[in-house]
Amino acid sequence: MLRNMSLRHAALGLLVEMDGASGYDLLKMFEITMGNVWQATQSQLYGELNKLTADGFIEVASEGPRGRKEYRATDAGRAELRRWLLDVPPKFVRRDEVLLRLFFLGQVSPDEGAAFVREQSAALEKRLADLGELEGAIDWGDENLSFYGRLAMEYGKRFMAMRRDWYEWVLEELAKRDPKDG
Amino acid sequence: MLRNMSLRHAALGLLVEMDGASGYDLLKMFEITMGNVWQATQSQLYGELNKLTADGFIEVASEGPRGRKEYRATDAGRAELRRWLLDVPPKFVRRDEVLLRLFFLGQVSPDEGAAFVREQSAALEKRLADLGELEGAIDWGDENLSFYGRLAMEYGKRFMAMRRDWYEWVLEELAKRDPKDG
DNA sequence: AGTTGACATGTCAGAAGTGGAAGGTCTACT
DNA sequence: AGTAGACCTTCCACTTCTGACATGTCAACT
Repeated sequence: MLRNMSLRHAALGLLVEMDGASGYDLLKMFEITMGNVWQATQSQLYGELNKLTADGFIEVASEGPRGRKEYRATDAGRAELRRWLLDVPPKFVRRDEVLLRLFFLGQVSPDEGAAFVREQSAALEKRLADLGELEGAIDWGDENLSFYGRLAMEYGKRFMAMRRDWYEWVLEELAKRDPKDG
Repeated sequence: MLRNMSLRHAALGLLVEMDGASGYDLLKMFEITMGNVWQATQSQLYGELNKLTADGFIEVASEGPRGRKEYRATDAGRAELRRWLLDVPPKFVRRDEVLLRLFFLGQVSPDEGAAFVREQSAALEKRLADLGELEGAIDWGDENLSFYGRLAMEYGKRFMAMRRDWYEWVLEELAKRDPKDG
């Protein structure tokens, strides 16, 4: 049975990079470094950490105050990460809710439809601007997570710009199809 | 409780557009028209059709051979689709397995990492070419699904091209960081 | 008459993901 | 001494999704 279990590898990978962290640390790391790549809820993460421990991929290195458990990747865990990186083909899950809506946009009036598209475009423009600010505020070091984090951020920027441009193009197509003054 | 349940609306939307179809028909429609927007497994779809029926959003219009049930959207269903399109804010689920891997690419050797990126880039190039062929082969009419399907396909093309370009950029960044001959 | 293959639906176990409640500890400030 | 707030983990109920397996009909071909 070939399963994917990406959260598992996301957690494992972060642990390897961080060289020791608690669930709490990881949760924040998820938010900070991989916010637009992968999300994890608290219940999912803690559960996965227990499973990873049971499978011998990570271990509790030490216990701190407040019940804190500092996890560390084992050799088996590092090997598993490598295996996943190189030998498991990535799975594309294409699920885009906005695009899904677009498919059925013919069900509302042209004006309502165009308004929807304009809204999405504007939302992207805004997020793009926010991202630009954020980028300027970050001190990009040369550690792995920073380096790859910067690549991911560039991806995010290009992705948003591409969608914004596509939305604008869609508006033109909509206008062509339903000319206000024919 | 605000749930999203996009599969439900994808099915409902397709039914509205198609004006009557069986689960089997829908399954194929999903593949053909929304392959790179939303995927549905057979078990999920049939289950959802039953739930939609129970909720009064669709109904069995007629039964054909081989137990075929031809579904049709009800007025309540059409209203629900409209509501979802206009009033339910789209949810962004950002989960990109390829990007996730990129994050941990520092764990393998520079050569292995570059090879991975090049592979992904080439795969996209290929898919882009396939899509181009497919596009030429389709007879794009003016019905809703065709019109919006064409928009979605353009999205797919731009998305792939954007990723391919980004991968190439990543390769340059990787080379800068680990110069072969320094 | 037999077989292949498209048509058509249903069910089930288990994995993955969501959202929230609950319970507790330590630090710093008032 | 009190309390707010950050820190930290566990558990639970529920929904969604996946991947099989099971079951059968009908049309076309050999």
